[in-house]
Amino acid sequence: MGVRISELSRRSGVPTATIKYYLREGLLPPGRAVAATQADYDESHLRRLRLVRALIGVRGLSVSATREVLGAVAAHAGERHQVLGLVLGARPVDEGGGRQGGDRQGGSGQAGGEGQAGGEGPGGGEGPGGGEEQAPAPGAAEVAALIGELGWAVSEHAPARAVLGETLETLRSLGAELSHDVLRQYAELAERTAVLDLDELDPRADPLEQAERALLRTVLMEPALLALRRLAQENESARRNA
Amino acid sequence: MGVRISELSRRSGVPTATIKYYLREGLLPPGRAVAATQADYDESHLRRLRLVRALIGVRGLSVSATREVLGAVAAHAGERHQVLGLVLGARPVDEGGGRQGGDRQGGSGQAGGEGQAGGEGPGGGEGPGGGEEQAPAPGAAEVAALIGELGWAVSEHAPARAVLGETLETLRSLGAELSHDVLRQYAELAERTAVLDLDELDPRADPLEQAERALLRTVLMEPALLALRRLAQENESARRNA
DNA sequence: CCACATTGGGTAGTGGCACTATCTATGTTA
DNA sequence: TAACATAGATAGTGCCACTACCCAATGTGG
Repeated sequence: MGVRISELSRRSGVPTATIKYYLREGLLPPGRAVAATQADYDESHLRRLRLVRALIGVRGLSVSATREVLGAVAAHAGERHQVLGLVLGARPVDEGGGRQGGDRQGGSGQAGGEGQAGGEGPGGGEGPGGGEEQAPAPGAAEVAALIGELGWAVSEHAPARAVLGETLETLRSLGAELSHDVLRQYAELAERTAVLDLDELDPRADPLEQAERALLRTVLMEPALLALRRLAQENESARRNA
Repeated sequence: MGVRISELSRRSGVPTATIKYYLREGLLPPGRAVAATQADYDESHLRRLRLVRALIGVRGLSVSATREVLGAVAAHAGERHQVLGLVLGARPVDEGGGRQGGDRQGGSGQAGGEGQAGGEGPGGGEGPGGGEEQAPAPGAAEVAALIGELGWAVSEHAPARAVLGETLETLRSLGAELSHDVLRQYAELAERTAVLDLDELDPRADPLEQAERALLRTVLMEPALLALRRLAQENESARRNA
């Protein structure tokens, strides 16, 4: 019924040392300890291992982000409400500067307290005087407005809100601000994409397995969507300058 | 006319040591050397510096990926054909395994030669015959078919092709294969997104500046698009289980 | 029953990366 | 001229994803 770690390694292509590392990091549940130096791993471990590899290698998540995502999925696996988008911060939620990319990075905090430049740019106009230190959230208001306008029901503290707000804010500070109207159009396209995403989630047997599938379709799909967009951009660009 | 490095640092919020590092790495063009220990930096340097910070900090690109993207933009800045999507691999194009995420990562290549597990999965049925050791590209055929079907005009060796193919292949190997039809629907949404992207590119004065703006709108926009999708997913999920 | 490769578990080491600190020989400026 | 800032070069830091080693306990074959 169970295989040993070396078999798991051979079947997945992942070195045993790395598997042990993932075990230690909690990305993989421990095998059934049949003895002090023997543990059994089953198909679910293999599946999980491949999933982990894909999240880390293909999507580029960090080990800690992967652990969080996996944990969140497990926690919500049983719920009728498959709020996957909610948990998939896919980005270390570190309060404060909100640094780093969806994958990893690291870097010790920003520079000083000033955080990411951003404001103070050309137009300026940002906090006139009291920047204070309690900056609530960059661009949060605009995001909230958008969500309200579209009538979306999303958690007040969904990480994606912050990511979106921060990005819009940065775009603005660099003089490439998006008009509210254009932003809404992007949001509508995102809405259609989400519909597609969820259509593909057929109710399967095992809830955990289904949750993992959903994870695949959402997180792992991200590089593919970005790639599609780049291809589409190239095509559109060619069309316009035909 | 020019400011010194400390001024650049103060205006951007980036420590001088880091600016020097970027200079060394070629992310920032050197200032006009007015003396052995004095160089002048102008507005373009400040703009570039902020752009770099955004690409690295918000989008999460690695320094080397940033350098490549910037270089590609500069190279194509003058061309009538703003093929930005083409150059924006946003992913180290390392032939072979195609590892790592859009940002960084690193990791020494995969494990052994076996590469990323992948095949051998459940269904299997991949390559009709050959396979051999000269694997041309995973999922390349499917991607080519899609592109042909949509009538897109994209370069034969656009990095995005490989990224897409690899992701689809991984999805397949994990048992979450996308039907060709669904994939096409995603592609159509990507097409609309691309139209929006390009609509926003107004012809500005300086070609380099315009190229940088385009970069902002394409690369920097990525986290925002993914965030929008996650929010939309949450909303859609809530709607369905209302 | 026993040599012996394998395992689980733990600890230390490696290489890459994005910075960051220091140092020196200038240069500027009060 | 003295205090102070630079450019440029080199070394160091902290984090991360692994990877190598070590050890005692096993299971396995002969």
